[in-house]
Amino acid sequence: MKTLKIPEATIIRLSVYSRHLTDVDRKGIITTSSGEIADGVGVSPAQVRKDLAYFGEFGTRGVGYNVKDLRQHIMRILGLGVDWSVTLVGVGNLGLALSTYKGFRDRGFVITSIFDADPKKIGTKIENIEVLPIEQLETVVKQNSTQIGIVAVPASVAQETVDKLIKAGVSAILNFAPVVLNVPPEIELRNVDLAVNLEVLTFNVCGQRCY
Amino acid sequence: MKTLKIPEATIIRLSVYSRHLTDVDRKGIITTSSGEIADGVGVSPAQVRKDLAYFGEFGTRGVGYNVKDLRQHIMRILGLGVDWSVTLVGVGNLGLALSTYKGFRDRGFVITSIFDADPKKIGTKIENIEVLPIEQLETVVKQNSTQIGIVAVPASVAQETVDKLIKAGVSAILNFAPVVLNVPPEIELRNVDLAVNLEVLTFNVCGQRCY
DNA sequence: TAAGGTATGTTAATTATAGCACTATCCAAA
DNA sequence: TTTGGATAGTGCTATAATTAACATACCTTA
Repeated sequence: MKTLKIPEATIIRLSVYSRHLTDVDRKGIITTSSGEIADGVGVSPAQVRKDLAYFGEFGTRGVGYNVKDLRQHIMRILGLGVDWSVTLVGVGNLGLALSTYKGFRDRGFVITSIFDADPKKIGTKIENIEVLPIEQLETVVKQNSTQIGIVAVPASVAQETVDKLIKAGVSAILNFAPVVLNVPPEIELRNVDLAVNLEVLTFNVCGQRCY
Repeated sequence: MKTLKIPEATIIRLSVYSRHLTDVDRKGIITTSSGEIADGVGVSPAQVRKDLAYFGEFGTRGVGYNVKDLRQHIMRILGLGVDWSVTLVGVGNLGLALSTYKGFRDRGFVITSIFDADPKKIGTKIENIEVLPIEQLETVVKQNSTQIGIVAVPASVAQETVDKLIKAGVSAILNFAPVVLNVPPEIELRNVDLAVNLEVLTFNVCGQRCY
């Protein structure tokens, strides 16, 4: 298996497949097929097979896939074999929502530290984690060997926040601030922009007739 | 102007361009170029021009683009000329975060109603909007002619929630529940899955070497 | 008024992605 | 043991999207 380039769309779908397989597994189903997966997540069976083919052969021809096995394989592919230490910066409403979001923990993302700049928030506890002042970010993140940072601060301080995170040694950042951030190429960065999502909707609702 | 198909990636970028232009405009800058925009948002100049070319000619050759004009045009393209009425279903932590998110209001998305199933939450006020019982969703959404629904409910009730929204007449849905939803083709649906975003990060951090 | 510089709009080429059709393989039943 | 049915894996085709190159048009200045 060489490292040919994998489309990001494939990775996103793999993540959805694995979630689907978790559900299927809970129902006690042992075996499934590319067709069933496709139905379950709304893509074509060929797409499912193609996505999996990037990484190896996980099924049995004429039979299908073992649900538990395939799920396990995909989790491995996505790097979800072990827990990930995550730090959260910014405890506004969004940060609060993220800190209590169960979906992270379920998938192996463990928030190990939380930071904020507001003195009023420092010292408060969220899910048993104390909110620390931003000044301690570098030390604590280094101590924990935290690899992922979530940025939920106002846009105006987002860049300096990611700079601090990078200095502290994180290798991946999930950014919720609506700004374009500059990071060195070795840092993985993803942006979740809530307004952008709504705007794609309005464009489509207009039936592309508004302009 | 014919309706040739526009890539979704283009729409997402347009949204980012418009945000960038808003910033540039605030600085009092009158004129810009595809190169400057490209630098500002991290894409290639050719990409900027190509994206705009789908919708017409907004610049002056040899000169560039008038910042205010171009911004206005893109806003129109995205359907942001007028306010949109948005309803929010689910007032957990995430729903709360979304309801107070300033970025929506700034871009013309006005939350006009909020619903929840939990009796304890009903009657409370969020940003001057009373949380109503889910039973009133259809009536109220119809009254307001609300076109966009935001789903921030648990995954287990997400499908029935979108069914109610569609029955009430919304034409676009932004879903935060980590499930695959079934909607008729005329309904615009976008999913924001927070865990999926983290998993794309971990895959890339693993350098695609984990498997 | 003409020429040079510059940045757009557009066409062409390259690359990436998805879809399809075919082949190989396995299981079950006769 | 053989045959039929079913489904994964794969190479090819078609489509889409990005990048690059070019031609057009505009402003400025001499």
